[in-house]
Amino acid sequence: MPQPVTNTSEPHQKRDMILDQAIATFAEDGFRNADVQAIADAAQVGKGTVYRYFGNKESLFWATSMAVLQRLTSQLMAAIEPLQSPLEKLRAAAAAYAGFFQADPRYLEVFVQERAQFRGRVPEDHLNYHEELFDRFGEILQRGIELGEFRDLDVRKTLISLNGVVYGSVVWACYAMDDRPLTERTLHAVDIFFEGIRATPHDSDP
Amino acid sequence: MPQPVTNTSEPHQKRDMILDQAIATFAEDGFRNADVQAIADAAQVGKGTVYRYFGNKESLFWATSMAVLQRLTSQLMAAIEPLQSPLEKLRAAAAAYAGFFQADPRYLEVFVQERAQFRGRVPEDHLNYHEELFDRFGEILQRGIELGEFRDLDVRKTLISLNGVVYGSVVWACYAMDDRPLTERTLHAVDIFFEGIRATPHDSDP
Amino acid sequence: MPQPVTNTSEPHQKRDMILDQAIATFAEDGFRNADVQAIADAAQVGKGTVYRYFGNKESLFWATSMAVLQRLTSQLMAAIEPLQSPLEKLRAAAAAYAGFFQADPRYLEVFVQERAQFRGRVPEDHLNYHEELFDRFGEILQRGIELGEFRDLDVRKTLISLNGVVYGSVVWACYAMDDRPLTERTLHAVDIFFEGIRATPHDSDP
Amino acid sequence: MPQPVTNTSEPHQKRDMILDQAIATFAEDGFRNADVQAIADAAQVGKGTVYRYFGNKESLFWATSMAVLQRLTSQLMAAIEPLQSPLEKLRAAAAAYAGFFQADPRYLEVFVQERAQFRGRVPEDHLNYHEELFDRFGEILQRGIELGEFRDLDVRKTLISLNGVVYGSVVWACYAMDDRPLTERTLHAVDIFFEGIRATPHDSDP
DNA sequence: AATGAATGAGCATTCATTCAT
DNA sequence: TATGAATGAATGCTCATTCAT
Repeated sequence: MPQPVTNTSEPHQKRDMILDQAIATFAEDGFRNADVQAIADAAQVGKGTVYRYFGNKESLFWATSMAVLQRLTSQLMAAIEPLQSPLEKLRAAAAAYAGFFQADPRYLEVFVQERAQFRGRVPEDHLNYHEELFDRFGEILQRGIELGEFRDLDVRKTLISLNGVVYGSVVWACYAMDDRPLTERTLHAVDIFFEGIRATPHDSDP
Repeated sequence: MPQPVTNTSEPHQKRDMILDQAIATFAEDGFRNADVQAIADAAQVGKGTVYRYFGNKESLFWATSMAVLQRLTSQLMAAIEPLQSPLEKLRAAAAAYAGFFQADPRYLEVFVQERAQFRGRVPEDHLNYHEELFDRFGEILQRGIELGEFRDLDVRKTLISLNGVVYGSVVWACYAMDDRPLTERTLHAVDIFFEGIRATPHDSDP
Repeated sequence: MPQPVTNTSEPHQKRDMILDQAIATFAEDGFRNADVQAIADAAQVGKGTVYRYFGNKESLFWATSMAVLQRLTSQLMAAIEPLQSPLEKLRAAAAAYAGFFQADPRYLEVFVQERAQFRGRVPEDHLNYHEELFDRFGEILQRGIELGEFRDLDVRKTLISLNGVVYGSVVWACYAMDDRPLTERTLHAVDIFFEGIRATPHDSDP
Repeated sequence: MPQPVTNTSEPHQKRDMILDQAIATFAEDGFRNADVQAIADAAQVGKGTVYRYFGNKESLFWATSMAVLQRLTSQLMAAIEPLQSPLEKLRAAAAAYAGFFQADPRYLEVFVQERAQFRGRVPEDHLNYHEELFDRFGEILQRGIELGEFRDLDVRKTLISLNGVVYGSVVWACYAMDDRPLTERTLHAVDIFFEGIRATPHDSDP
């Protein structure tokens, strides 16, 4: 299920093996409980190799987190690319976001671990990556406003709220006493949210 | 039902001291990093006493988590009690939820730790407590529908979505590159959500 | 052979056990090679107990070193106490010094390890202890001068030199291609040194 | 016999680079703490090259130790060569010995490490080298006796004692609470020692 | 009941050595 | 010949839990 991030050929073979197993292990056991030896074993390399590549456990975790973020991003981009309507794009992104974590819940746990262990203390490059992603969706939302799909609202604030909806839906899912698939549940929330920011009321009957 | 943890009667004096310090320590260090000795020291009791009261670290954590949940609940109830309108009640609850964590972010970290360490594997009584709380708000939402404040929607699904909005807003706050207070940020999201489920469009001008 | 430092009764039972074994282990393997687990095993306590008593490996070493220093000091004091002549006292001290390390060469290795691992970076209390000891012998030497046993020389400089003679003789002994016992070898050097500082030439024949 | 290590011919270029850096690293960190990788890096060669040249860490250390010994020897020889009087030669040797270590204390640390790590277990060739050196000074001392500069004493025993004086003075220097330069301190001790073995009392006034 | 000393399994990290290229 | 990637044994230190007092 997990696919190597970017390696097209050999050079990153080992690094990616380790990263894949790190995702699995961190997700399964949590950052603090995860045993680097277990990751090394699963990746079929020596423990020293893990340290050679990543320096220490925390750096390994951040690399893991970034790998997940990149995989997520590429799914999101693939999902929105073919669509025209900003609203459709955002909705598809939300679905892809949920679908990504539904397909491999291990990814979600990595995100949760990041939040739990490091709160907001994220490395510089992660912050930049997030910001960039945010901007990308900000432009889409902006275009949606210009096209009259959305009301004239504060883009950044709205995006933050939207992000909260999706994030909350996905992260909280483990508690949900509800048997709908994650994607469906997330879309339910997102659709209501979109209804709240549409320019024209959804069902205006004569 | 939700009873304040910090009661004044003697019998639970020590238990409460421990719980208070456990909240602080678990919040500060995370479940796994937290040292039971540190909790005992902070609570000014012997380590053995902590074990006598709570059995083991995990049980202590669940007791901690429940204490937070109870405090949160009592705040929520106090916030909605004086209001009449179901919509106002729900909105006030959201504000109280955010306000609770804004006032003491340590509480939030306990929730985050619970999610991170135990995923959905929550003890029976916690589940019941959640479910009960959920029902309570379900009734409010139901009444809102009956009173015509909300469209005729699926109560449970909507509540799950609403919960996601609030939870996501609060948990994700540590990343938010945004200087609004948590309460404001949360209300922004919640208001949009409510807009999406209102019976009458908010500002329908002729 | 190694005798507990000062414990007259029970209270320091474990601490002394650990210290005794630490001497043996540090002497045998060197500071860096010594395994704290091995010390714990030899002392028949858990590894955690070693850390409980001494905090970390380096502190354990300094405690070990101090224990040796104290045992040495008590031997020296016992050796000089009954004598009157300052020269005799100093000579007896040198003999006791050599005898101490000859009787248990493990003590010597602890000293050597201290020198090798930490060069001059000795904890405050060790320095004070050394200084105090130095002063004590300084007084003896001073008295020897006053009594006319020694020439009128610089006490501190002479003491430093004498110390070098004894220290060098003992530490270097492991290389000595010579089968005399350490005490004899040391006294040989010391006697020449004393000859060099005597007020009256040793064998003045008519 | 003592050949300078740092020769200019190419063939041993790398070997010498490694040796130079090994001295620095072993002196700085001690044998056990020294990282072969660090030596390789400092010498600008691959780690494998260090092993190719020296086999293992211990052998590298012995080569290092021998290099220091050779440098020391050549300094000693240069110092005594121009002098005639055996006493002067021995005194000059002591001064050169101290001067050697004063000029580069790293050399001293290598000696100390050797003593600490390996006690007397020195490789055959080192022993021979020492013995040879010892014999050389033994001849000088013998000549001194014949020339009437020294009393008629046991050459070997005296040399062992003298060696102890110099060694002790130099090795113990790091503790000396005394601001004299090492050379001066050493000569102070040595002069007293010589006074103790002179044939004629130093200052016999009429 | 309350305590805290004792324990040892657990784990991050280092580094000497090997060996394929 | 030179290299440095890979390895895994070794080891300092932590901390949940127990239990004698």
